[in-house]
Amino acid sequence: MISLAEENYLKSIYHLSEGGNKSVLTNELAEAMNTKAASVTDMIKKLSIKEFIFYEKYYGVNITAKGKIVALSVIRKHRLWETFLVQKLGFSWDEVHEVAEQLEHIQSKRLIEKLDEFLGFPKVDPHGDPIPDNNGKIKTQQHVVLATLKPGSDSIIVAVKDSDSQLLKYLDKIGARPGKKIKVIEREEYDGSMEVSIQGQRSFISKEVSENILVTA
Amino acid sequence: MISLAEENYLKSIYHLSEGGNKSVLTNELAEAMNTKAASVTDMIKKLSIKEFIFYEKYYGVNITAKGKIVALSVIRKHRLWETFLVQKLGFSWDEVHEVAEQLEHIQSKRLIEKLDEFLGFPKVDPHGDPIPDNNGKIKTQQHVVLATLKPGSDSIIVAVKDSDSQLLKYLDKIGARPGKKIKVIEREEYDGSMEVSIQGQRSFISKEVSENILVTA
DNA sequence: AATATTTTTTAGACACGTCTAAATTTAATA
DNA sequence: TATTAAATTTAGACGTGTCTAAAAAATATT
Repeated sequence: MISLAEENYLKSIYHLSEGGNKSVLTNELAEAMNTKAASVTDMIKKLSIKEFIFYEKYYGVNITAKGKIVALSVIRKHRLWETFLVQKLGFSWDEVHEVAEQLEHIQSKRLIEKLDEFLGFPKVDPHGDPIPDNNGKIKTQQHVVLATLKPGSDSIIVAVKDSDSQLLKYLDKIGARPGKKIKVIEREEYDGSMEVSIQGQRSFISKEVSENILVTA
Repeated sequence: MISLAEENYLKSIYHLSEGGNKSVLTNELAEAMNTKAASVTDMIKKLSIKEFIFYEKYYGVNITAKGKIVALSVIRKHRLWETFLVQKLGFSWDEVHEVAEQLEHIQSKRLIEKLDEFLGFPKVDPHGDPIPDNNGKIKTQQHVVLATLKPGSDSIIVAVKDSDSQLLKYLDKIGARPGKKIKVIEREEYDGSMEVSIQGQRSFISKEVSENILVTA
């Protein structure tokens, strides 16, 4: 059996490693998990013994295929629940993350299959993030962070960071939702801020905000 | 904060005490919680310090008003989730108990309010058990166990035991669902078994089964 | 290359919830 | 009522996941 804490570590490792493409350092993980480096070391030893990750002392961890399956299953559940909360229960997209953090740990294959069906087999969650399928396959979206676009660029918002409620409220206000067209009007070199137009609505956004919006390449 | 284990103990104490009307003994609780008496003693000390129960050594525990609120909140969540699983996701009533045992611990007031609304503010769950309201008020149904009825008695099934999947499958087969009319045809004195008619369908049921069916008085 | 700094790990501790075995208390029986 | 039996509690332990403080290793700096 896999514990709640283990699931959360694996999910975090998966995200920090960008889907298993790079190794993750102890301090990064400690930061992300809101815990201390010593606790991380303890946990990664356990995950390593169970072969969910490959761990070499002082050199960080890499998620294994076995670990990836667990991580993707948790991510699938998280995103399906977020979709449920928004589409069926009428939550706004900035309210769902924390509840989904709890719901993602419910253990029942049947529940997730039924939920998926009930929602009409959605491909992305309310923030535009792709939902892994039942076999742990995930469509890696061809995207780019808005911050890197040059003035004049036209593109479509694909996804936004889901975990920051403040940010989501703000994005909602300026109309920045997945699927919307966005055009970069101007970009200040010294602080990376930019003026954008989203369906005719102009807004000035900071570099930080522009780094949390993913758009088509 | 209240832990998952504490919530489960309080729920069990509430049920075993029949809503707080009698005290619960250590061994009863150990049996119900599938644990050892020593573990129960440890836990009831904690619950007692937190004033969820009143505990006198060697004489069992009584749930306090404060404890009842917690227990009823968990029961409310459990029954709303069961209703959701059956009505919205198409689970059969014998499949929902275990999943609801997990879902009942999700912490989010808003979630439960929204779920309640989504389900159309149901008054009973799929097994006929009443759903406590938001303030912890529960309609104590005026019912009686089928086993006590005399031959010739006519009544309506109000509720059935929800936690035994085997039993529920069987009840489903003989058509014993809440709302259905049931008539006692005959009753064997020596083993308490009876012949009943549920909407014209005759069945012989054991004493054990008849003790898990509640009917109108 | 030697020293200083940062990162990571180890050692030892603690809260939670559980356990077994032994001691204590209550209830039952002779 | 004295003894036996049953129920309950205490004592001491363990696994999980966390922590702080100290030690060790890797990296950066002079």
